[in-house]
Amino acid sequence: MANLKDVAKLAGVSPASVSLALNAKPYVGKEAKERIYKAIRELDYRPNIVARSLRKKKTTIIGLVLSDIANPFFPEIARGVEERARKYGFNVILCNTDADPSQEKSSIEILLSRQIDGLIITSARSSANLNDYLREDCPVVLVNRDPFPGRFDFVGIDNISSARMAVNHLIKLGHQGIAFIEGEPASPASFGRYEGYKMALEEAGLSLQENYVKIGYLKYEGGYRAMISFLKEPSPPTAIFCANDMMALGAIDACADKGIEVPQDVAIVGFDDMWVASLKAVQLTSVHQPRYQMGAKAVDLMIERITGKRDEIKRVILPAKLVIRRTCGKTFKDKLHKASNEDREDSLFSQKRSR
Amino acid sequence: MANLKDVAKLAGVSPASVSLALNAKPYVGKEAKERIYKAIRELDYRPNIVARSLRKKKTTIIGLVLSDIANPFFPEIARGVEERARKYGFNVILCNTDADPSQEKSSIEILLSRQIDGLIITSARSSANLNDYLREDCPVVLVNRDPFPGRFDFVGIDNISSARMAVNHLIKLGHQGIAFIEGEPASPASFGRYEGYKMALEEAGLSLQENYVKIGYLKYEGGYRAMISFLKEPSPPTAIFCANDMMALGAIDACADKGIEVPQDVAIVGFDDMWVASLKAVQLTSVHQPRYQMGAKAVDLMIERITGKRDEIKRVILPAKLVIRRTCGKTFKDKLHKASNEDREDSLFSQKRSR
DNA sequence: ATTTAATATTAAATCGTTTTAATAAACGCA
DNA sequence: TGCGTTTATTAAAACGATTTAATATTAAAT
Repeated sequence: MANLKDVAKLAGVSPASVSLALNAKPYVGKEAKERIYKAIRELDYRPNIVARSLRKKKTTIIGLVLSDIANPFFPEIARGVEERARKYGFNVILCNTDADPSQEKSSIEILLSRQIDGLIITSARSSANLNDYLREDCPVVLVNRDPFPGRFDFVGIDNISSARMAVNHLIKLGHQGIAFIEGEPASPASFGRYEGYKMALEEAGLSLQENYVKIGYLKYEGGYRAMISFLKEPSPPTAIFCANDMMALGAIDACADKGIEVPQDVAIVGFDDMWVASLKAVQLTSVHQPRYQMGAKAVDLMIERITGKRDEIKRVILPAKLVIRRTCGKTFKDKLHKASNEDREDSLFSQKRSR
Repeated sequence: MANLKDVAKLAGVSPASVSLALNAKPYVGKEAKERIYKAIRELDYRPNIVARSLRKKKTTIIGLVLSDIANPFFPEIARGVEERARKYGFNVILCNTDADPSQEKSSIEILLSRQIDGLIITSARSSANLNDYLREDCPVVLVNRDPFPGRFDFVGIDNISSARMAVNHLIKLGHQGIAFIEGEPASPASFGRYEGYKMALEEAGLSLQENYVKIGYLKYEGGYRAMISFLKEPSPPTAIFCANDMMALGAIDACADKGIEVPQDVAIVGFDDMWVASLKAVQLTSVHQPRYQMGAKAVDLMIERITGKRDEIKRVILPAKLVIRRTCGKTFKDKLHKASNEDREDSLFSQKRSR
C-alpha cells in the first residue's frame, strides 16, 4: 500500500507538503497541489487513519455501549448515533454488555485504550460505578438512563410526565382500577414511570393499591406473569399501564391465554412505541420515545464537548408522546368479566384459535 | 495519560521490557515483571491501542457494513458478529449504508483507511461492484447475500431449498393456488426463494400462474399492496408465500382490512422468523434464519483468513427451518370466501375492532 | 576456569502521519 | 538595490507502541 511518502516522492515534493495539501491547509502552491493529487490518484493512495490518529491524538471514533443491540429498543438509537456521527466524520464502535456491569466495564476500558474521542452509554447500570473507570479526558453522554444525574451529559425523556400522561388517558377513559407493571426497580427510568403513575392516580383521587403493582423486569415473560397474577386478584384491574412494550405484549398474550379480551375486558398501554406496536394485529397504545432523535442528539452533545464548545453539563429532555391505538379502548365500558363464553371463542386471542 | 515510557522509567527498566512483559513474551525476569506490573497499577497505565495498531499493522477492528441496523433483520446478525468478534479480541465498527451503493462505497473506503483487519458485509448490493474498491489485503466475508459467488467468503442459508420446504408445507396442507410475494427481483436471495417456490409447485404438478407472483420489495407496504391485488384476482390464491416476514405482516394486515381471515380464508407463510412472528397476536409461520449464527460464523471465517489458516474461498450454508404457527392453518378447508358477515365481525382483524 | 548456551535487557529503528520551526522563494515598495 | 513581508517548501521531531539485533548477565557443561 502506497503511503504519503510514496506520494511525495512521485509528486516531487516533501511529505509535509502532501500532508498540508490533504488537510487543506494554506500555503501549498497551485502546481504542487496538482502534482500531488495526480500522484494520489496514480498510486490509489489512501491516508492511514491509524497513523493520523496517533499523531493528532484524535481517532474520530466514538464508542457506543449498550446492553444488547438485538433488543428492539436499541437499534433505532444506534442508527441515530451512527448516522449523525458519520455526518461529523466519526465512526462508531459498537459494544454489547448484556447489562452485565463487568462486561460494561471491560468494554469501556478497551474503548478508552483505543483512544476513542467520546463515549455514548445507553442504559447505563447504576450498579457499575462509571466514575471508577472513566477518565475525565473522554467525554461521556448518557442516553435513556442517568444513574448519576448531573455528572454526565444526558439525553432522554421525562419519564414522570410521560407516564402521567399515559395513565391520565386511561383515567379519562373511565378506568378506576389501573395497575402498573414496573420495569427494573433499581432503574431511575423505571422509577420515574412509577412516580408518574402514582402522580396521575393521586391527581385523580384514586388510591394506589399495592397489589396493583408488579415487577416485570422489562421482559415479555415478566409482563405475562404479572398479568396472570393480576387476573387472579379478587377484583382485577380494568387497565394496565406497562413500563415498556415488551411487557405489554406479554400482558396481552396472557390475556389471550386466559380468554380475556383486550381492550373490551382490560385496557393496556405500553411504553416505548416499538414498531410492532403499530402492527394491525397488535395496535398497542404506547408512549412514543423518539429513539432515533435520542441517538442523534447524543452525538450532538458529544461533538459540542469534543470541539470544546461547551463545558457545563447538559441535560436534553426530548418530548415523548402518547400514541393512541386499539389496546386502550375508546371508552371504558363497565362490562368487566361479563363476557360470555361465545364472546371469548370468537376472539382471535382465544386459546382455541391460537393453537 | 501515562504511557509505556513512564511505566518503564518508574519500574527502572527499558520500554522494550515493558512491551515484552505486556505481550507475554518470554525472557522477562521475574522481579522486573513485578516492578513493571506495580508501575502499571500505580500509574493506571493503559496501552495505547492506536500506537500498537500502527506498529503492528493490525487494528483488531472489523468493519460491519449493513443497510440499516434499525431494520429488524440485522440486529441479531450484528449481535452475533460483535459477540464473537469480542471473543477473539476484536472490536466492531458499524456502518449503515441505507442500501445505497455510494454510501456503501464510502463506508468501505473509510473502513479501509482505518486499516480494519476484516470486513463483513451483509446484504451487499450487486449493483455496487465491490471489486472496484476492495483491496486484496483486506479479507471480506459476505453474509446473507452473495452477488459474486465464489469471489468472497460467504455465510447464509440455502434459499432455494428453504423456500421449497415452505411451499411444500402449504401444498401438503392441501393448497393448490399458492401465490408468491417476491422481495427484490435483482437480489440473488430473492431469486433463490422464487426458484424454490417454482420448484415446489413443479414437483407437485401445479402450474405457475404469473398473476400469482408480485413484487413487494421486502417492505410491509409492498406486502400489503401485493395482497390487496391478489384479492382482486377473479380466483384469488388460497395461500401466500412471502419472501420475508415484513411483507407477510403487510399481507396479513391487508387481509384484515378486507375482512379476510387468516388462516381460515387464506394461509400465509413468511420468511426470516423475526421475533414478532412468535407473538401470540401474530403467530406467523415462517422460515427461520439463524441470524445470530450467521453473524458469529462470519467472524469465524474472518478469523481463519486473518490468521492465515485458510486461503481458499469458503461458503458456509447454515440450516434454516420452517417454524409452523397459526397463519398457515392446520389443513386447508375449501371454504374460501364463504365466511359469513358475522364471522368477519368476530375476527380481531376486522375493521370494526381494529379502529 | 573456560566455553557455550540460555536467559534478560535494552538501544534504536520502525509504523505513517502531522506539526513546528526553519528556510527559501517571490513580491511589493521605498 | 535592499528590506520587509508574504507565500511556499521542507527537515526533523513527535505521537506511543513493537520488534530487531545487539549486548549483558546468568547458568550449564566441559
